[in-house]
Amino acid sequence: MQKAGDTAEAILAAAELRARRAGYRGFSFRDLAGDVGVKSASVHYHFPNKGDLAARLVQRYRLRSLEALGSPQGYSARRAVERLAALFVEANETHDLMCLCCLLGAESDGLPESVVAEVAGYFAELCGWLESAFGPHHKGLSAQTVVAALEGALMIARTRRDPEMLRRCAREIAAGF
Amino acid sequence: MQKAGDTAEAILAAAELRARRAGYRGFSFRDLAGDVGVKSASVHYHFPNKGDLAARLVQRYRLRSLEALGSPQGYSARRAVERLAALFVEANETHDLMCLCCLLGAESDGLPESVVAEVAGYFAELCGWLESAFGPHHKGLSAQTVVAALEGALMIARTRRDPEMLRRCAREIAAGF
DNA sequence: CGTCCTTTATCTATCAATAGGTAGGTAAAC
DNA sequence: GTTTACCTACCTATTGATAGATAAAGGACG
Repeated sequence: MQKAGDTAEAILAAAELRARRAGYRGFSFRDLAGDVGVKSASVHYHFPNKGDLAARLVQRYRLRSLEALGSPQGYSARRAVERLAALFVEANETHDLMCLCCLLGAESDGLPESVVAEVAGYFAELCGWLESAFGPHHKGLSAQTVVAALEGALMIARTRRDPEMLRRCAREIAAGF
Repeated sequence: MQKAGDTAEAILAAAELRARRAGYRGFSFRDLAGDVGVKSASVHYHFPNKGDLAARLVQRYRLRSLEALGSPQGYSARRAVERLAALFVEANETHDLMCLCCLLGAESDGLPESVVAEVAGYFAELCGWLESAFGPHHKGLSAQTVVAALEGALMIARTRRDPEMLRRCAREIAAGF
């Protein structure tokens, strides 16, 4: 027997890797079981159905992303944008992965409502974080537009296999503040 | 027997509807056959395999998009951005559909190379169209960033079911020119 | 201490549904 | 008589999900 929570965590890690490359329909219970080294029935033991699994996955991703950003306190608007953009560049160049929520958001039409709600929450939180740094007398692009541009740029840069494109977009957006 | 090209066209139309909601893995030969009113073997007759079908789908989408945009001649930079943005708003509000290439681009890691190449070509063409209107002495956001922001904004607006969000982003971006 | 019961985590085995794809036949059109 | 466009009928693989067995671990109690 595994230590409590250990297998569940390993399953989520494997699911994140696969979902960030191929989306919700891009991984199966058997895939994850194979990655972790158990049988698919054991994956169902930890996550009764796929919607549950995906919703938990996004929740975990949200928490980790906001933790990585840290407190927006003391950031200038420009530094805040640079900080957020660095996360997208890191995903692309260090991990070679999409943003989980970009993939799931794009196919949100056919996803369980619980998953869509988590994804929408992720975008709201990123915007909220930026807005905290922007303050009330903000000039320039809104937080929503900055987040949208970074998500779109990551998606296009990966499609074209051109990491520099994302960096250029990030620099350009930050330069406007 | 159907008129030549008629069934193939109907299959592509059905595939586009499904792909723009659920992505590459979100439609099957049987789905399309059911939509069109033939058997799945007939879909294979027109499109031997799924990669072929998707590549043709994107090609068709590219041509139609550029045709809809028309010539960039005589557009100011601002008007060109507004024209492009209008296409995204129309997709969202009139057709209630994602951009095909945003969905396929997001999951491009697991797609046939021929499909990815077509999707990358789409983004290159949108940027090229904008750059023609921007001219050589351009100031402000680059064409790539504008396209990225519109793709991202469409994706987020649909996830949140907030069409106004896309309109706001579009207005904001156009206002910078 | 030893026995009993419950919980946890895994397994084997299986299900009906669906996937992409193929072989071979048929009937109309050119 | 060849080509076009469809059909029936199938194949193998995979999907999400379930039932039921098993083995280990942890308390509770006499």
